Formats: sequence, C-alpha cells, structure tokens
Amino acid sequence: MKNADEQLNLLAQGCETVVTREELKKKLEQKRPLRVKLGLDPTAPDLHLGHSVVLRKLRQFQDLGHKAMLIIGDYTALIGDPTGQNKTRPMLSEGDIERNAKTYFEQAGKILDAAPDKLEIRRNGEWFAKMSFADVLRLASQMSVARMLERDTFEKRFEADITIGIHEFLYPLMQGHDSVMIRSDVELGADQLFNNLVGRDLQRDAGQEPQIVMILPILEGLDGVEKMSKSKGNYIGITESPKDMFGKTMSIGDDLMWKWYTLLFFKTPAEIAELKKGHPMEAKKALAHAIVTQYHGAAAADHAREDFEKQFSKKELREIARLLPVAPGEIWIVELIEKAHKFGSRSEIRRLIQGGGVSIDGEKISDEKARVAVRDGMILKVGKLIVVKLTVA
RNA sequence: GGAGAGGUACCGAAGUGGCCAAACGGGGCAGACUGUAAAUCUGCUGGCUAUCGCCUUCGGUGGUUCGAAUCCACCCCUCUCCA
Repeated sequence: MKNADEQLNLLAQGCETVVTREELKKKLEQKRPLRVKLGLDPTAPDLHLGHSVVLRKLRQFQDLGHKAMLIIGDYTALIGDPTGQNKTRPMLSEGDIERNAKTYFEQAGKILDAAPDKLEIRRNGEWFAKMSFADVLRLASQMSVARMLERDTFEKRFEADITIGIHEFLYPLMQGHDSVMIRSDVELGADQLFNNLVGRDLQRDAGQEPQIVMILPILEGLDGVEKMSKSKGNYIGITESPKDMFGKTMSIGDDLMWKWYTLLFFKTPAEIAELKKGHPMEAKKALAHAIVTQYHGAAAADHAREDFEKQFSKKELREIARLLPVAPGEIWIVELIEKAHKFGSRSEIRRLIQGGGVSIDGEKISDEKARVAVRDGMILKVGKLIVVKLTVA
C-alpha cells in the first residue's frame, strides 16, 4: 500500500470538494482498507459517462487497496432523490427496481474491480424493510425542518411554490442512515453534498467516526448545459455501440470537449492547453477515440473513427451503410424510410421529406409522394445519422 | 377548517363560445453554412391519409349549446394567505 500522502494526492485529484482532507489523511494513516461507499439510484438501468466519473474514482480507491461498498438504493428509489430534478419523482414498482438493480451490477463491472475482497454490494432495503414506524420517527427526529430547507433544491422549490412531498424530506436521512449501517469511511458523490453530510451527523450520533465526503464534479451532457442524465436524453451509455459513442462525442460543442477531457481523463490544465494548440476537430476525434477505447477497446475505436471520417469527412457513405433488403420494383418513399428506421409516425417521415432531410444516391427527395424504383446498392440517407444501402432480393 | 389563485401540446405561456390542431418563447428535428461542432439564417414540430379529407387533444366525469379549451355541475390535484 502506498503511503498516506501519496494516496491522498491521487485520491483528491479531480474532486470538487473533500470534507475534509485532514480527516481523510488520518483515515489513510490507519493503514487499513477503507470502506468507500457509493450510493446508486436504480431508476436508470443504463450507466452512462456521467456515472463513470465517480465510478472511476471508486476504482482508484480499489486499486489502492480499499473496498468499494455499492449501495443499491432500492428503498430510497421509492422516494426518488429530489436533487436536480426539481420535482417529485413517481414511485417505482418493486419489479422495476429489481430489474434495474440487476442491470447495474452487470454494468458497473465494466469499470470496477469485482474481486470479492474489493467490492461489496448491498441494498438499503435490507435495513429499511425491517424498520418499524417508531424507528422511522426516531430517524426523522434527528433532523430539523429548518436544516432540511437549507438544502438548495428544497429551498428553490419552496420559494418557487413547487410541491415538496413530506416523504422527500426522508431521503437525505435514509441516505445518511445507509452510512451508519455499513459504517462507511468515505462516501463518494456527485451532487449530493447535503445528503452526504447528513451521513456524517447520523454517524456521529451513532457513535461512529464520521465519513469523509468526496464530491466529484458533474459531467455535462451532450447539450453542454444540463447534467448528463438518462431522463434528459443527453447521455452516452457505457454499453452503447462504438459508432454511437464516437458520433455522439463528435457532436458535442468545443467548450464542452475540454470539460470532458478534464473529467473523464483527468487531464491537467497544461495538457488541455497543449491540445488547444492543435485543430479542435482532431482533439475531438482523439477524445471520441479515447472514450470508445475505454469501453470497447482500441480496435473498435479505430474502426469507429474510420467510419466517422468516411461518413462526414469524405462522404463515402457506401462503405458504412447498413444493408436493407428490399423487394424489387417500385416502392413509396415513405414506406421505404419506414423500413430503414423506426420513426414515431408517418407524419414525422413526411415532415423529414418536406424539410429536405432525405436523399437517395446524394439526390434530395422532397416530394413525399415519390415512388422509388429500387436498385441494388442504392444509398438512402435520412437525416444526419441514418444511412442504408438497399439490396434487392 | 376558512378565503383566494390556478391546472392548456415536450417545457414555459397566450387564448375565456365558432376565424383553435390551439398565438408566442424555449427545447427538439431537418436544411444551409462549417471543422464534426458552436454561432447565424430557414423550415418543421398531434395522428391517419399518395390527393379532397378524416380522427383524437386543453386536469377528470357528466351537462348546456347547432357548436366548448372557453359556459354550468360535481370530482381530483397544486399554490397563496388565514386558522
């Protein structure tokens, strides 16, 4: 095991907040594997790059000899964390939570070390399901309304006259109680500083040494504005195909690219400055390549890059198009597009045609009534991303 | 418990009997331009229909009317002030 100072430097790197460094150092000096807690919200079955930031930090702890404690918040998910969402979430069914939690196990394994002595996975239903109402009251009595309202999301909602359910106040307490139950030494988080700090208070009340809280910065999603999240649809899932990962990364704005470099690859300001000297497009391709490499390997990343260049730089659609078998003869353009990609409705397809978003062999089709005489090898392009090559069967 | 305000499309927000598939803004999609993006400009943004056109939508359920997002009744939900 590395000495405490070395560990501290590595671990603090990339963190937005550490409460507190001094305490963390003391814990590290105890020369024992620390129990590092990360609470996971099982509402989103797909882990994405946003989650990966904190998961990689957790991995770093593991690599230094510490133990990752994943808490699947199956019970807290019954409330839905109020953070960021600014509104109450619908309660999930037991079945949904089961299924989502399972997917989590599978995906987190791509980033974490799954060795039994390095990883422990718990569900907070283990303890919450057994609590009596009196127990809940005891827990609730450890927090005041005034303190709860200090939390910025509650405060904002309160002032904006947006409903706050009583049950939502229980969320931070539940998360804090998790820390007590697993006797965590460190809790990692992204945007739940308040909740994590509650854990410290509850631990103190329970006679435990309070946990260290380490907050990692939030990764902005594809839009460059909102936090990356499943519900906003602005995310890259870690199970997505190399092509999609590459393409989505290429579509982000330049400013965002530098942030991603920082958060996903821990690039220092000096390294970023170096990258900025080159062409932004090259830097973005390198970023996309690095992301794909992480989840699919270098070969897949090379391939994704080549495809991208063919499609956008050289416009050689022919080689990257997906094959679409069609019957010989003529076909109505709307039906053809329907076969090529799943759209919400035919009206949507008509709109695309009228808007000039459809072309065949490079020639725009703007008449929604058009019939197409299919030919082997015809290239149909719909919008920016859908390219198919027809094969007449 | 009392008094008041409100619930409109993905979001915000107009509309208060027919001209409303519903202004406007945001978001989203597509096109032009580019470096792939951003910025900018343009178009589209309920569904079905190859055309005339038809169908469903304004918290819910009923009702008034030739006709309702708009009027009435009851119900559900949110917010404010008072208790």
